[in-house]
Amino acid sequence: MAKKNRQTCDVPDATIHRLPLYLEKLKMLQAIGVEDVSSRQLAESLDIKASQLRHDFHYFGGFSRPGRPYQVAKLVPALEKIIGISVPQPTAVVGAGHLGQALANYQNLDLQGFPVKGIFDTSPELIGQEMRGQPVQSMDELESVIQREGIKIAILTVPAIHAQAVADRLVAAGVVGIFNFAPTDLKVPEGVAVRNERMAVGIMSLSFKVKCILQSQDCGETQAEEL
Amino acid sequence: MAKKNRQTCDVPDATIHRLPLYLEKLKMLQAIGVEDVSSRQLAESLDIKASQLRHDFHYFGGFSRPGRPYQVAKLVPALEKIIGISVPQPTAVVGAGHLGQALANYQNLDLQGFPVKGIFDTSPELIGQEMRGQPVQSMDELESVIQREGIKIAILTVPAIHAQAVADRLVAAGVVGIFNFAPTDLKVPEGVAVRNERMAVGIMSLSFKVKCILQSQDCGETQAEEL
DNA sequence: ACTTTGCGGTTAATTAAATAACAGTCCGGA
DNA sequence: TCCGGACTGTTATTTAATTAACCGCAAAGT
Repeated sequence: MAKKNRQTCDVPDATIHRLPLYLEKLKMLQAIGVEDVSSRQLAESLDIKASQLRHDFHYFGGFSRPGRPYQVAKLVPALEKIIGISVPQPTAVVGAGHLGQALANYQNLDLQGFPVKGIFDTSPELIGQEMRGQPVQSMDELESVIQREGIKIAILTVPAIHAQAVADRLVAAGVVGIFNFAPTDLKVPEGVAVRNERMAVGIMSLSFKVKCILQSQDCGETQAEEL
Repeated sequence: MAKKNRQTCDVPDATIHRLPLYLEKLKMLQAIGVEDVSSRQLAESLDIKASQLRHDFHYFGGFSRPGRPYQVAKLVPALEKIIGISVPQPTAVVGAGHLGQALANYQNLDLQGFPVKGIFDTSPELIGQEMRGQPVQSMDELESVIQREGIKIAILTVPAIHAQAVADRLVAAGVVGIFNFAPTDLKVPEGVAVRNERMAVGIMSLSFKVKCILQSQDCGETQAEEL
């Protein structure tokens, strides 16, 4: 019992990042009426090893009666609870530029448990404009809306220069998780989680691989490209 | 010599993902006039260990005269070459919805070596509309533009249902790297790199950590929350 | 009732990544 | 000229993640 009671937080990042993939696939299976799924089936459809999937689930324990495959209908809510979206997480989008608009309009956010309860910007042209039925609000409203709606997660899409200042305000207002799209490292106090989504990193690592592919193709043709 | 000549492609993913961070920080240092930087300084500013940075660089070798710190002016182009952006990589954005627009307008793409040379969509309302000085083009033009511009990298922001079909066309037209924002796993032939940028994964793993933080705070207050 | 098959939980082995330790180079100053 | 300090490139060690192996259970068929 003491074992079970341990914090579920000392889980490897690699595992955490796979949980959403499991959930997504399971929801898809659920949608097409699949009731049971074995670790092998699920793993293969995600291009990972079954043992890894079971190992991941083992951190949380008890998803199936022993000897029987997983029941989709039980696994989905279990994962949702683990991830923290059994109850919808009200979310704020700060920065209503192109990216902010894209995210605010991204319907899946709602569907996946992150209803957008506030969109903020400084630009007078944007304030008042409607997105997904909600007006863009002035930054002046930031703190009051966060507190009124109990927002714990914010998506940050402001210019890099303002990112830190806005992050500070968010934290002060009670936000505990920041999904940062600004190309800046945020300094936040202990007890606040930041996830940086840096486009540049993504496209550059892709570029590296593309370069490798093209080079190996060249070598295949000319066999001995210089150095 | 044979050692040096080895493909630079058997480099751990973890290292590849750090290269853009190194480059970004170095460019920043360059901008403020810093000429030399030691592995320790650079590593500390990125919150990693100096030995890891040197270890990463060691895959590519020869960035400094031994015993002397790195010269920013030499390291920047060296990294750019490794990443594959010494020469700008013309890039296509396929799907001109909100996200596609955000990316097409994202000025940093150009600055970081990925000039957008084609924006495509199916929607008649969008076709012809200008973004960053370029008209959104019909999907009919896709293949011809890719070939004319020599585009090897494409950013995919179409709805999930169409993602695979579009990816197939891209590959057939000569694209070697796909930056996929659609929440779908793409099947591509050998010799094509895909990087999935899945927002849902990002925000859900953030949510997991937020949940953990909130729980531990609750425990701190009430000390013995049930179970 | 019994055996066979397939399943997940769990632990062990293997592989990969991060970190530390070391050897050799360069420069500045006594 | 020689020494001390700072630095990188490289190798060894430690740590973490992945993969494989095993065990006991449950259902289906005989």
